[in-house]
Amino acid sequence: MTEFDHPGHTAEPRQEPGLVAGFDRGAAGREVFTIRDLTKEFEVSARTLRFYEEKGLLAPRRNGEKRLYSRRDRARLRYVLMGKRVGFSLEEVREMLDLYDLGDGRRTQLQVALAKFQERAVRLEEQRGEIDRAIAELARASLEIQAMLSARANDEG
Amino acid sequence: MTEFDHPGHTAEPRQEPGLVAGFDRGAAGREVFTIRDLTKEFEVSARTLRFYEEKGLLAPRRNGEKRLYSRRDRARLRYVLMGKRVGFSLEEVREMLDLYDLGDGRRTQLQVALAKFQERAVRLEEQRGEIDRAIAELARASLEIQAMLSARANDEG
DNA sequence: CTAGCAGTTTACGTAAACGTAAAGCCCGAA
DNA sequence: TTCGGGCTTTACGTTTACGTAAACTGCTAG
Repeated sequence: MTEFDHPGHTAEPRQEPGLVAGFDRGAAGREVFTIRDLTKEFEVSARTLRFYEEKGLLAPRRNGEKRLYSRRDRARLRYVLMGKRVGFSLEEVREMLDLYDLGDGRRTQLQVALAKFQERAVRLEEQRGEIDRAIAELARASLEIQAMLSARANDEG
Repeated sequence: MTEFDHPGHTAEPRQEPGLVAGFDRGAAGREVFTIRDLTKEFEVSARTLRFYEEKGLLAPRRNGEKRLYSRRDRARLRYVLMGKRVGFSLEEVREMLDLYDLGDGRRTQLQVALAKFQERAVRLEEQRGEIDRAIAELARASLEIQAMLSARANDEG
């Protein structure tokens, strides 16, 4: 269990925002956010946000000591969380974000991201295959056990 | 990635033995095995076997310093590896093996194992659901990106 | 006798994503 | 003024399943 665990709130049916926020509905047109704002909006801990910053995923400005997150930071966070949901490591996400920052008109980066997404989808389908095989193996084992049980049902009662 | 990674040999089509070995075809009716025998037969490292012993999963006898594995040890190893494949932790496997060792006619243990197997299968199906959702999310994101790309295809030329 | 190989033990290292103190700063309320 | 929050930093702890290095013993071939 790593990739698809959401330790906190056990997968509630929250609307998971896409890459592009329609018109930022939700946090009505704010320009700047505190760490609390983001922890509440995205249900992540403050520790997590600082950790992401430490890893180069976010880079909020400061008001003295306090962190001030821009809408860009917020969009990046959204991207990070989406990446996590689909099984990218934070490192992979960071690479994509870094690429995006390089500029180049964004065309190349979009294509790179697209390719990564599709690779990831392939990998996920493989994982699904492995899970299917595991389920099948469990079913076989269960049958074996049931057979053993019914074999003993006679000579034991 | 944890549960379904087979770092070594990348999922070759080897025949994965069930819980009960038909008539021990393979290692023709041997009674005792060296650590090398088992590493080759099951494609695990010697380190792994010692680690499993350290964790109470195996308990081979000794010939001086050297480990001597019985057929029972070998069957337990088979069980451990099967358990791993379907996503049990070594700790969970150990608990099941310990239960089995308690005796009690084995009926209860078989039922316990059966229950755990079925729970595990349910959990695996949940994971598969999460993977399906992740795949869908990737597909959506890919579409978004393609849209952005084709939107830029014009004004960039 | 000497390599060399197989085996052993002990014990630290690794990866991932944070959790959890510990300790201190700053601000508003009572 | 003191207390409680909320924020900050630093840094060690957690989990799982081994990998890997170091240092030693014992056996066999040459």
